[in-house]
Amino acid sequence: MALEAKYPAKQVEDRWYQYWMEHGFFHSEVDGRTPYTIVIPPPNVTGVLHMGHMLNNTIQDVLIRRARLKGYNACWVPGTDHASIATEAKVVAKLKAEGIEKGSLTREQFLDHAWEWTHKHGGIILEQLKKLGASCDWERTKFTMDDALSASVIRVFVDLYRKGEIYRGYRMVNWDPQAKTTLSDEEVIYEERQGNLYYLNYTIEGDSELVTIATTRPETILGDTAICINPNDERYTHLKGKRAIVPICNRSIPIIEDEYVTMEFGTGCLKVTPAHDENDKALGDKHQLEVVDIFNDDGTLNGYGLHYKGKDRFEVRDLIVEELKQLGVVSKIEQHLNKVGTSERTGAVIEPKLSDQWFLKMKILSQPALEAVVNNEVHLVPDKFINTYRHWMENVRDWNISRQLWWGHQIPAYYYGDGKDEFVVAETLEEAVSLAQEKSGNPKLTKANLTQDPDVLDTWFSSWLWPISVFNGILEPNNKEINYYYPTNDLVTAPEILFFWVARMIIAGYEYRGEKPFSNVYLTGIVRDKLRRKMSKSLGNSPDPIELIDRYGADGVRVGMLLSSPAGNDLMFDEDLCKQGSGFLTKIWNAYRLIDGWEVSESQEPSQGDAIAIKWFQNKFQKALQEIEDHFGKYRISDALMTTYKLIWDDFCSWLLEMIKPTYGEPMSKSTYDSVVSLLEGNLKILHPFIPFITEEIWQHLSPRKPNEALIVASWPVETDFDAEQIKAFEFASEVISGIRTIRKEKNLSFKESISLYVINHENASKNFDTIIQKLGNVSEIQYASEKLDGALTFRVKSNEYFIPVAGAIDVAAEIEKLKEELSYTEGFLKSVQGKLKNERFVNNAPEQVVAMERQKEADALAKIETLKASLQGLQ
RNA sequence: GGGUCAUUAACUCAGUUGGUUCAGAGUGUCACCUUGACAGGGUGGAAGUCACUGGUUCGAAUCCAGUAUGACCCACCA
Repeated sequence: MALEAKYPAKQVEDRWYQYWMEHGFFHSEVDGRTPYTIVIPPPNVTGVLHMGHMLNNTIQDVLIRRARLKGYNACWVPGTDHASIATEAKVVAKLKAEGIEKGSLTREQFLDHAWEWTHKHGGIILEQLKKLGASCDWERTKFTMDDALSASVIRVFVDLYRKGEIYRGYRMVNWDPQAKTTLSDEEVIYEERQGNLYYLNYTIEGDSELVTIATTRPETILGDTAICINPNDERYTHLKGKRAIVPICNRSIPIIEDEYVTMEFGTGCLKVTPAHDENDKALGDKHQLEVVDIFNDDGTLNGYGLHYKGKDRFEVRDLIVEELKQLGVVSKIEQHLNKVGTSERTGAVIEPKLSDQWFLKMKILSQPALEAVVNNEVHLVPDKFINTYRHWMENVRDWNISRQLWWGHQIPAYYYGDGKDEFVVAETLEEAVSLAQEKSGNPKLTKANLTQDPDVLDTWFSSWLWPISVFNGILEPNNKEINYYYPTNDLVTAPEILFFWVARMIIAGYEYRGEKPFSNVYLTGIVRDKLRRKMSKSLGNSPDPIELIDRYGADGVRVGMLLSSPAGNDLMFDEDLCKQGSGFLTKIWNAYRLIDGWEVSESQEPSQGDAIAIKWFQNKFQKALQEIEDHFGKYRISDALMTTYKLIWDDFCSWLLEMIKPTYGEPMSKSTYDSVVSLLEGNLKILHPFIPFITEEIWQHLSPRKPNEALIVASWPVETDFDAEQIKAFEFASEVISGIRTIRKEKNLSFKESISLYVINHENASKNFDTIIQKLGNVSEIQYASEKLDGALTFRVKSNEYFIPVAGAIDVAAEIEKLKEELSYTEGFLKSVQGKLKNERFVNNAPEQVVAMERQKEADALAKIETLKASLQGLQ
């Protein structure tokens, strides 16, 4: 049955994915082979696939499929992340839409809703990955809130607490008033915003004098507990030891001195609000100032806000400025650009807030992880990220790991007394009871007396264990899986989460395995549109990946993603790339159709050029194979693809198939056919990691295969030496063919008209390819001549001269012109070469090889000039 | 404010430890061809002062310094 001219991606892809699944080709078990392991960066459980995932997972699949073909025990562990804050925010929003407030639910009720939501949306993104062709071991799918993974998180918390690495502290933290939780420093994004700098007059107590301070946050004056001046500031010497009156609330506050104040900024006079600014907190601690917190958890003002109580902080800002103006307190307002911290998740402006939180000490833990990257034991690709990484690790601060949320791993701390200071940390409630009894000296304490800390842990406190916990390496540190699969090989992820996740995984790896979690980290770039804008929902510039797959086939989209995406560089995505991708599929498909359509005959002798053409492609294939290996070794995946692309399109399709194509209507020799099929099979193998579906389809079409002979589990082509000389000789021949084509074109000689070719063979470069030159140039005969042929069209390749006798018009003048041009060029070239060779310093300093090369060039040029001159003379 | 990286053809990018008088590729573009695999094709062109200015060197896209532009990361100046 004849194949369609268009490759039917849609029908093919689902079928093969099904087939691979049925035969368990994605599944990995511990065995005697060398493992090759990747753990997926777990997407948010309720997320949907976006272009970033497409890029990232395409790369992972390329790596894993390649490893599988190369005979490794390839294991790609998939899974999802519970994404505490993101998921909780979605569930809250969904409930709100149904008229249910989170506050009206108990923790258990809320969690029921959250689980329901998770189960409903949880599988979507993984199903989408299957469409892409991702060959994950689905039997190993994990979720960060699976029982075993949760237990791992709790055990690690308890362990770190007992080691003294985790502590509870009253600190200034980042507060998200919308999500009503704290955030780690990494979850705060600073944005530049145009704001104002307000100059406000405070009166000095018992004096008619005023002091002017500058602030960007006038609403916080109600929380002021001091004014600070620089002790060296002579302008304010007279204020030392005095007190000032806060406008509106008329509180009396001290004027303190500290060199922290920059005299040049504003008025050199600073209002101090220890509850709402980290620096002010430091000042407050130093000078034992009162702390007045004026905000509620949702960012509205509390009782200290007086008549502003209950109003939002930003509304109050405007209102209070009006009131201050009326009171005559505002002396001026300047425009001021400041950096505002916002929540990575909700976008809300972060409020620095003092509260009791759990922290992980980072300084000592991070030491081995820092060294690992600096020493290249964990290799970052591209390595420009090493500096960034080092800088972060050297300045790392303690990690706030508690969140005031319900969705996540609840902190295993149990309070047994009235205060927050009486608590124990334990893996189970039972254990907590006995510990509490011991610690309190009260043997009568029961479960009922214990209250578990309501907070949950930061999401990243579970994902930092991912490469270990997916193999259950925390709970059973010596199980055979963790011992076999860990450390994993490659991690493919976005640089945005280098600190959130990658760095912390390395830390956890050394702490809990004494070993790195992975050897290489491939950092992808951001997928942008062709205007270089980041793809985002709000801009609406992000194509739906699944629609793209429908349109171009998963293989086509994969090629599109990989065509131009060097590690660490942003990818300017354009749908045309997918078009090019699916164009490539069509090309391959049609090459296969051609081969498939050949009539093969046992009795047909191979044509003269067949053997040499096949030999040539074998060499070319080996050369490409070597280049591909080299590219992969450097994680230059788009280069590896491009090398493959050109090998198939140019060398295989445009040259080889044309060389061995039988004359129309004639059958093809069996032996040539077999060779071509075997070459095609080699091509399919190296193509498979990039475009798994079409290659499996063709592979299975070529001959009936048993399941264990599927392409996905075939073996990578064996690397052998290749004959570079033969490749060079072919290049020479291809230049001759080009020469013929150019002349045909210039003189409007149809390909159908055959021609004769005469050669003055100064170098015997391509004689082996003569039959091929004849075929592809439609040359009836090639004759070796010793003298030039008059009245013929000519061209030269290197120092060989070629003549095509053509009846009729030869434009002598044009020929002369052409020759003259070439002569003058060659003479110029010679001059420059000789100039170099005459330069003693060049001859003495340059490496021998380089000098020898120049001498060779000189000789070549001289020979060529002679030929050109002779030709010219002949014409004139 | 500190740091990192980039700047090569219309676009996206290569260019290995300095060594060709054409600085390459893919895409696009132009001309022509094309009814026996493929118009999602073929052939052949055109297209670049390698951001700028200096320096080192026999020789610089490549090394050094500075300038400009852009991107990203980090940082508590109200």
